[in-house]
Amino acid sequence: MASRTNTFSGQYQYSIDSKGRINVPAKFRQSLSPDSDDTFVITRGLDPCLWIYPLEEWERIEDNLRNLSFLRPKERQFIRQIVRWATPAKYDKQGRITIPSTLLEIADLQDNAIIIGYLNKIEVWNPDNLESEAAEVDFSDEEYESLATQNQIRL
Amino acid sequence: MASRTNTFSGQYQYSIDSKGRINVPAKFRQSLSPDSDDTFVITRGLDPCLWIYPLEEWERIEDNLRNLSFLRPKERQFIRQIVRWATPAKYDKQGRITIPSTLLEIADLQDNAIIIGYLNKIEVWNPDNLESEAAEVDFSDEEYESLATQNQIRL
DNA sequence: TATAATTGTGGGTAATAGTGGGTAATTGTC
DNA sequence: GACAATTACCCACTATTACCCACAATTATA
Repeated sequence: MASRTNTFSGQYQYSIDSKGRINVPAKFRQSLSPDSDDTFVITRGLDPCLWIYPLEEWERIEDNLRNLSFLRPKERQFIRQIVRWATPAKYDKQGRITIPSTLLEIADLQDNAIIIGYLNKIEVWNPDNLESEAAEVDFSDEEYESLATQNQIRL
Repeated sequence: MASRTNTFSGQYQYSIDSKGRINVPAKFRQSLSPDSDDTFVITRGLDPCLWIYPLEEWERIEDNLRNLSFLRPKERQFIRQIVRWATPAKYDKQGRITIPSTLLEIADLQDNAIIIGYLNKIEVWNPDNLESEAAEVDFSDEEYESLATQNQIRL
């Protein structure tokens, strides 16, 4: 059974300085790299944001990718699209991380960012993009009701 | 259990100079030749790119090839197709490698290249070719969703 | 409420990473 | 053996990153 130690939630806003550094919420630091060597993995999210995984969580994903066959073009491509954005990183003495410029562009990050705890990972959003994504959602929609029901989500 | 020391990920862009030299990402150098003699193996990829293996990883592949029978024409051919592109190489004092002209042509490499960490190896791509390959991928595609589901890849 | 500890932000400097080119050594060819 | 072509080795320069220190703001503690 999966342990519940590394679960993230909550939302925080931080500035991104001229060197591409952003603070990690103090509450997340322990869960993000429990093994005290301060390492974790930043990568591209499926939505227009970044995802940050604890190292062991990312290794779990990599292990599954290794089971795919390198002989099938589709599977090679699938692996590549996931792995090529993943960058191991550490925080500095102040608990900040430096986000690679490639990833800054991809997530459209400039001066500020919103950090969201998202169960097994952390999300980093451009505040505007997060808002517009949220605006698309309509929770009165039947689609959402059925999603909740099917998955027995009783709020 | 396989060790996790030699796992590659992330994407970097570098120039290829007039001598066919290209830089190896500093983050990869240690994993690429842990035994401090700076040796590794460059070869042709199955996609239109080059693959670079740590020496021991390549030796593992060679060991498997040795188990094939030299008596069967098909197997002789199979071995030949894999082995004949593999070139041992070292980096220079600055951490660059000189790519043989044959392999430069095969991977269609000119002025710039993108280097991708790909689990047990490194890929070297012509930026344009990589982009067109990537354009084929759509993670909302049913094919990819089923790939992820079947292999229990939970991002 | 005062004080101490932690958290978040900014910036300077040293070290490392990346790029280009010259020259010597090696290789292959005639 | 002489020559050209290629490769290996060395040095120099620039850009980027890592590391360090300082300080304000917030939170915890007495």
